[in-house]
Amino acid sequence: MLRVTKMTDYASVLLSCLAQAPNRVHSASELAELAKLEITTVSKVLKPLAHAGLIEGFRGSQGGYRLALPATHINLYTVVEAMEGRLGMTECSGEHSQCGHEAHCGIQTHWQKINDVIANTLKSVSIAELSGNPDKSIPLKLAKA
Amino acid sequence: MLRVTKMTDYASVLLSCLAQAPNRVHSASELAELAKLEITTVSKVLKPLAHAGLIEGFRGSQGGYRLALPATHINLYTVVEAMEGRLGMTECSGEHSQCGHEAHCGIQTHWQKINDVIANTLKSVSIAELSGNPDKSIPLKLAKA
DNA sequence: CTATATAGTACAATTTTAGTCCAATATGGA
DNA sequence: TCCATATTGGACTAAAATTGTACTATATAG
Repeated sequence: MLRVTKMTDYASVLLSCLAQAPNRVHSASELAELAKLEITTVSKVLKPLAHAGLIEGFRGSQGGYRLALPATHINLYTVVEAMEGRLGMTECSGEHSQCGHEAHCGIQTHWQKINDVIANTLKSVSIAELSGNPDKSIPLKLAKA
Repeated sequence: MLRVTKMTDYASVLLSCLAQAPNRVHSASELAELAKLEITTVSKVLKPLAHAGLIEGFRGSQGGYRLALPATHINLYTVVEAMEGRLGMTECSGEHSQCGHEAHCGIQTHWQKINDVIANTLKSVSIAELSGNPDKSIPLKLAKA
C-alpha cells in the first residue's frame, strides 16, 4: 500500500532519538528502551545506517552509536535509501530499468517525475526536524539541489 | 524500496491504453496484446479498477472494458488507492493507526505531511496525461482540493 | 443455444520483510 | 593479561505480501 518498510520507520525514530543528544554515544539497548523496541531489532536497524555513514558505531565497553553528521544535514531520503536501496516507484522509474516495455510504453517519464517529487519531499525533511526542532526544516530549494 | 506494486504499474499502463479510445469497448485480450501482458494478468488488474468505478465492464460477446470517467478526471492517486488500498507511508501516517507509540513518539505528524505531499503529487497526474496528451495535467491547486 | 467475455473466488509459487541468533572483533577497566 | 561490554557481519527462520494462474458462475449478442 505504498509505504516504507517498518525498518525504515524504526530508523527514522532511532535517528530522531540520537539527534536529541548528538554528542553522546548511545548503546543499542539504551536506544531500545527509549524507542520501546527490541534490542535485536534496534541492532539490525542501526547496522545499515552505520554502513551508509549516517551514524558512527563504537565497539567495546562504553561503545554505542552517535550521529556522524549534524542532524540538520541528514534527510529522510538518505534514510530511506540507506534502508531500502535506491528509490523507484515503478520498474521503469529507477536507475537501471529492466522493464523491456520502454520502447512502446511511453509512460515512464511520468513515473520518473513522480519519483523526483517524492524524492525531493523526503529530502526536505531533516532528522533535526523530526526530533522536534521546528526551525530545522530544509528549504525545498536546497533540497532539490 | 518504496514502490507501487507491479499490479498498480500495470493498471496505469492499461488505463492509458483505454484512454486512447475512450468510447470504444476493449476486451481483456485486446488490451493484453496492446500492453504486451498476459491475458490472465490483465483480467486480474482490471477487476479492482472496475470495482472502484474507474472503468466499466461489459459481459458477454462483444463485451469488454471502457473508461467510466473522462481520462482527465482519473488521477494516479485514485488508481493506487484502487489497487493497493489507502495510502500510508508508515503505520502512524494512515487513517486508522495501530502503532501504539504515538503518545511518546512525536514524529507521526511529519510522516503525515510526507503522505499528503505524495498523495497530492499522485493526484496531479491524470490518465489523460499518462496516455500522451501533454495539456491534460491537473493543476496542483485543484489536485489539493 | 452457443460462443464470447467479465465476475468472483481460490490457489500455489515466489519474493520480500521481520525478527532472531551466533561467531568475530574491538574497547575499557580491573 | 583477563574479562565484561558492545558493535560487526553473517546466516537463518518464520511470517507476510505479491505475483501469476486456474476454475466456476453469470451475462450478452447473434
